[in-house]
Amino acid sequence: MNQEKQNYHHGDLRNALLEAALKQIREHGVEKLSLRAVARDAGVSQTAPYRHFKDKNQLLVALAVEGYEQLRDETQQAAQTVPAAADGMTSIGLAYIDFARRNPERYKLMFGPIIHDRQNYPELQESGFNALQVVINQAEKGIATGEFVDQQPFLLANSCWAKVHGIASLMIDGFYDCAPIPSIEAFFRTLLELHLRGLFKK
Amino acid sequence: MNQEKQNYHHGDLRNALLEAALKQIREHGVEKLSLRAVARDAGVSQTAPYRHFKDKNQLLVALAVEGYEQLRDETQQAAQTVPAAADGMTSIGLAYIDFARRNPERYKLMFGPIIHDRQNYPELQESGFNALQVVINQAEKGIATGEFVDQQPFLLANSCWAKVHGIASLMIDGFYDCAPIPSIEAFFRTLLELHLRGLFKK
DNA sequence: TCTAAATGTTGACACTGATCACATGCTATT
DNA sequence: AATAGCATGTGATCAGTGTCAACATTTAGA
Repeated sequence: MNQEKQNYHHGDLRNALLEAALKQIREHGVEKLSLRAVARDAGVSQTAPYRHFKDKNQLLVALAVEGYEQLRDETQQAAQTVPAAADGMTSIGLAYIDFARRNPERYKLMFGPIIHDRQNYPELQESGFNALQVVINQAEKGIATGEFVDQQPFLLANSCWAKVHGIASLMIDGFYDCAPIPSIEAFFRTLLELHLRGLFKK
Repeated sequence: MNQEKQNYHHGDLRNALLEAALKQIREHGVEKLSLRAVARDAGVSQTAPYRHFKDKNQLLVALAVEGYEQLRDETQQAAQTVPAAADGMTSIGLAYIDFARRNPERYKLMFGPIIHDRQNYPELQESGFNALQVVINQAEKGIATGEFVDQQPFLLANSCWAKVHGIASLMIDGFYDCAPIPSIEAFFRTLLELHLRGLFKK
């Protein structure tokens, strides 16, 4: 299957298309992704992608699912490097934000309103929940060690998730670009610590 | 200017286009907004909008700016109804989330990756910061009354903002739709209180 | 009043997502 | 080994889109 010459059959077009699409959104932004451009980039006719994806939306879904899996892996690894549950949660948060920073376009795809009818794609919901599960586990750990308040893990996890997602979104949208922030990393870390400690005095 | 018959000149086409666009995104979602459909809806030729907006993106920007102003007004009003700073912050958060709930498509437009080159539109940044200013003011108030920790108001405000924005985004994206949540309002309120108190025990 | 600017129209171009019938090459059964 | 069937890729085509240039009409200011 590894001849130099182009065969009529590509061999692994599905993956080639996903890679090409990823390259395209990195270079030109996710909102201007064109299925035809993806096909061109993969060196294939404009209708070939339809043999592997029902429509453009389904290609985007596949790309988002990949992203959720990657996000889950990276946050999971971040959690494992730290013993204390609270520090692990911060570590997860920083890894999450770092993922968003390194993959802004894919992040937009995962959480933005680009994919239509999300509820029609169970694999999307599932991989999203798998990523959330890392945070839920960490919340459970923190509750078990007595570090966190005795609330439902799902609730604590959503609190953390919403916070880091909000930070990541605002960052990507450029809300922090022209703000008076000396070190963006320190800024993020402070925001996360603030989330653990709360806003109330004492 | 109020004849029944259609004049050659519309009279207030700019506003009519904005209204039509708002109606369109409410009905069909912001990502499928078509400038031509907007023009049709306003009863005008497909290129007429270009006399009032440089391109489609600029119409979206105008729509987003309107949204930021509305969001600022509603949160400001919510803050004024409550005496204590902390309660006011919760009130702001709930108003923010409520705005997102009532105007999901516009919210996507304001914070999602639909508008290109946000940094090229100073009025967008400005109206966004004006909306944030409400939260900064409330943070200052809370610091002054001694309710909140003695940190920079900008930092506290961003902490709150990120949290509610995260909640609103995840809600709109349907992340809470199939979660085991009895009352969504209570869920939001708990998340906001958790943000004030922090996750740490005691 | 006359002219210039503002506003709306027509027709066109290049591009997109999608579908159709058709061509090609792989693979499994005989 | 031959071939039938199927998965995969192609070309032509359609409707819809953003945008532009050239033209038409109305309004407003000298």
